[in-house]
Amino acid sequence: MAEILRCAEEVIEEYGYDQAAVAEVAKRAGVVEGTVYHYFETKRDLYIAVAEAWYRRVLDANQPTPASGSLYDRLRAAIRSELMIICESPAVVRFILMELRPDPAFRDMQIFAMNRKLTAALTRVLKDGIARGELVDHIPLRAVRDMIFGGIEHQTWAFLRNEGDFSVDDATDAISYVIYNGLKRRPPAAVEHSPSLDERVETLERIVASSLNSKT
Amino acid sequence: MAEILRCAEEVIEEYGYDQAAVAEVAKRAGVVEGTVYHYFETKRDLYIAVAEAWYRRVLDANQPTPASGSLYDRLRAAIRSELMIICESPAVVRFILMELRPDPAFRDMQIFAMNRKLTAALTRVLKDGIARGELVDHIPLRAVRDMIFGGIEHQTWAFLRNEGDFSVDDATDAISYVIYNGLKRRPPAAVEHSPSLDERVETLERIVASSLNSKT
Amino acid sequence: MAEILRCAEEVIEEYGYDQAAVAEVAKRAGVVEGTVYHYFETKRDLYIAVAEAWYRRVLDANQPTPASGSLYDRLRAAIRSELMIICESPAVVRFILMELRPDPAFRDMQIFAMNRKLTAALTRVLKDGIARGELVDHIPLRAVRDMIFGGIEHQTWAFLRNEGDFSVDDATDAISYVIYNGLKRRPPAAVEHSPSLDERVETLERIVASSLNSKT
Amino acid sequence: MAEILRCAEEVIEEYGYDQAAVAEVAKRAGVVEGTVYHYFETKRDLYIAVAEAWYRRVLDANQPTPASGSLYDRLRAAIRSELMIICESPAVVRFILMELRPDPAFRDMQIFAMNRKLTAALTRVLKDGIARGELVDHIPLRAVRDMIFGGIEHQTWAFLRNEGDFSVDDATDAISYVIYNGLKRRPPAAVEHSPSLDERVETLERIVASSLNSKT
DNA sequence: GATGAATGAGAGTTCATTCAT
DNA sequence: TATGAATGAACTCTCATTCAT
Repeated sequence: MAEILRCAEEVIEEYGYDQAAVAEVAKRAGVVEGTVYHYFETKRDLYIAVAEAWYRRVLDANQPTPASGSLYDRLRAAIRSELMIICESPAVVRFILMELRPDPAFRDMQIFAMNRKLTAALTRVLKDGIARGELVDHIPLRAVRDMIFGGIEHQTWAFLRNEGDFSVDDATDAISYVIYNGLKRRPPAAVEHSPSLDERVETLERIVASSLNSKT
Repeated sequence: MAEILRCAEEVIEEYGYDQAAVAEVAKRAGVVEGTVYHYFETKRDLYIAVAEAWYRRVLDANQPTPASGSLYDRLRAAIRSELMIICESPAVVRFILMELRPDPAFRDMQIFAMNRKLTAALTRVLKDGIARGELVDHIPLRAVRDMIFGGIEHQTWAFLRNEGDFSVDDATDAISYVIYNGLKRRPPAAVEHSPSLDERVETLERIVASSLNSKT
Repeated sequence: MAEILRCAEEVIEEYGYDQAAVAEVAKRAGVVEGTVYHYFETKRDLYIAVAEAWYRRVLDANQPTPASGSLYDRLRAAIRSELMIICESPAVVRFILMELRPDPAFRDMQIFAMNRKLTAALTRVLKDGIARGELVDHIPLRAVRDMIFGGIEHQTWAFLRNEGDFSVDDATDAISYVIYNGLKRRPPAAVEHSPSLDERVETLERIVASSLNSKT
Repeated sequence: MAEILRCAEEVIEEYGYDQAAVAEVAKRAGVVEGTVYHYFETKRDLYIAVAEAWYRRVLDANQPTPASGSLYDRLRAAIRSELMIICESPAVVRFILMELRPDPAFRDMQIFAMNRKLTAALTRVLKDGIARGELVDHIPLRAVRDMIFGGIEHQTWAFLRNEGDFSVDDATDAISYVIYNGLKRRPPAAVEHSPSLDERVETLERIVASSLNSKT
């Protein structure tokens, strides 16, 4: 049975859930299709079990992000961790997101709790940052998580399709930088549109800087 | 034929490309499958035609983002525009991204050029911001676009699946805010220590003074 | 209509009768399928017309084998003529043989008479040879024709499939030689099994010959 | 499964490979199409299996042509053997010749070896005859085989279509006679003038005489 | 004469699932 | 506990043919 799960994971990563044929799983596991259905009622159940096993493994291996250190470092660590996980098994994650999450019963599934635990680190860091006043509180956490996940996913696809290279660290850097700075609390003027004194000085500085550059 | 295209778009939005059976399209259009194949050589070709028609419609309707105004406003307008478009037909966008883009011949397809035109606004704003020094230049544009698109997509799915509410304006606000501030150029110390107004004015005075000196 | 016939011939030669789609013919002729059916009741009728036109052309172009000269030369000329014709349009010939000939009405078709005319040369030469006593009369003409046609066809396939090279002249030589000598009348002993004096001498000759060869 | 193979053979013999629908096979075997695809990946694979089973059966049943006896008898036996085989299952043979042989991988298929074994007898007899000098060596073996096969095939078709009668023995006689005599080595003058017994004995005497001289 | 849209039957193939053993 | 044969519905695609205009 463990073998079936192992092969099923292999197959879903290669083909995606829709194209992941039970027959292929059986063949690789060296059993017949009937055997798979002996253990799992449906194809869906099989892959739920795969996802659960995967989560269990990942949760065990994943040491929690340190609660100390600068907020930026902690955020970066959390994002890096997510990225590595998704990057390793994007099809499983996608299966959960696309096939399981819409299920009305999703919130009652083990997977839901496990998924929570996995994303908890990131959520905690963000909430903590907001609580301490280091991050703004007017952006819905959900939107932030979507940008992070969505950004990771899009980059992962391209990578899986051999379009361009992909570095976990570069991706982590880019996402962490944008999210952290994007959420960092600053004098409210930062986003106002009649320039504040600060902004006016900033503009000045830029001009001077570029002016100096052009002279050399 | 227009009817077939209309129904095909309906079907792909409901089921996604993989599950969008030609039989269903035919049924809705009130014709037999053979008729669909009379007009379109393959299922893929049918949906390429759908995508092209959709793009054409969207490009016509979409008034260009204003080139003037603050960078933030322009970025926000571009993001809003993308968001509304994707939000209306996420399956078509996903079809292009997942089925067409990996095709080696993608760059020679009409769709490629159309897609370019549509995403050009956003790219232009970002490049402009970088050129003017208002945005940092060390984050790959591709990563930024992935965060925006990915973020939009993730929010869109949830909405389509009737999970929670969704407001185009709220989503636009959240994404725009994070991206703009996340990319905004600031004194390098930004993360560690931000120089006081006093310090900055002092620096300015020194520079201006020396600048004047060098002119004599 | 002439254009349709021209294209139909092209198509049948490329794909064979079964795979020769009416749509493809229409496309090449620059008309729609309906137009083809305007002129020809069925696909079969279309290709019968093709075959008839082809026969007419071939019969016109094909100057009759000379009635003079040695029997061998005349036979060779007839075979060469057949070979060249089949070789040029094997699919049309095959269509007639496989689709038309089994038809109970075949003998009433124009094609039947035309086909007769075309194979008449060969038949005439053979009959003539038999009548003059130069060829044996105990082999059914039909069997001989089958060997010639079958042999030509088999060689033609291989050629069309790019298996090995093919020379019309070599094929003509081989077939003509075997058929002529195979049918040539000789002292009845030739095919008996207790060796005749002739055969015994022949054997002797061969042995002496090979013995001489081995000495050099 | 054996039943499926049996019915498939039946169907291909009735319709030929192209028209041999899997649905028809399934119907006759009393199963659904899916069942056929449970055992055979594709229609082609199904008929390859049919061909292999058929070859196996034929090879078992076919006692080898005797290596002794006159060349004519051996050739006749080989031809008769081929004729009977093709005559029983011409569609299978045609399938191999037309669908399988052009496949670049043909030479690696089981069928290739089996086919070899079956045609080996004929080839061996011909080569042997050539080696012993009883048959001429200037006609390509391939051309000879094509005449034999092609001739058999043409006669077979006609028979299967109930055109005229057909006797295995008559066909064997005709083909064997023509091929044997057609290839039989004779004094080069054969076609123009055949030396009399007197002339030949004279020649022999001269040779023997000089041969004796050279030995002293 | 010619169009071209539409048909309908059938092809090969896939696959989750069932069930007697 | 496991087998593996069998199912049946769905899928993409093909094509000869029809018919109102």
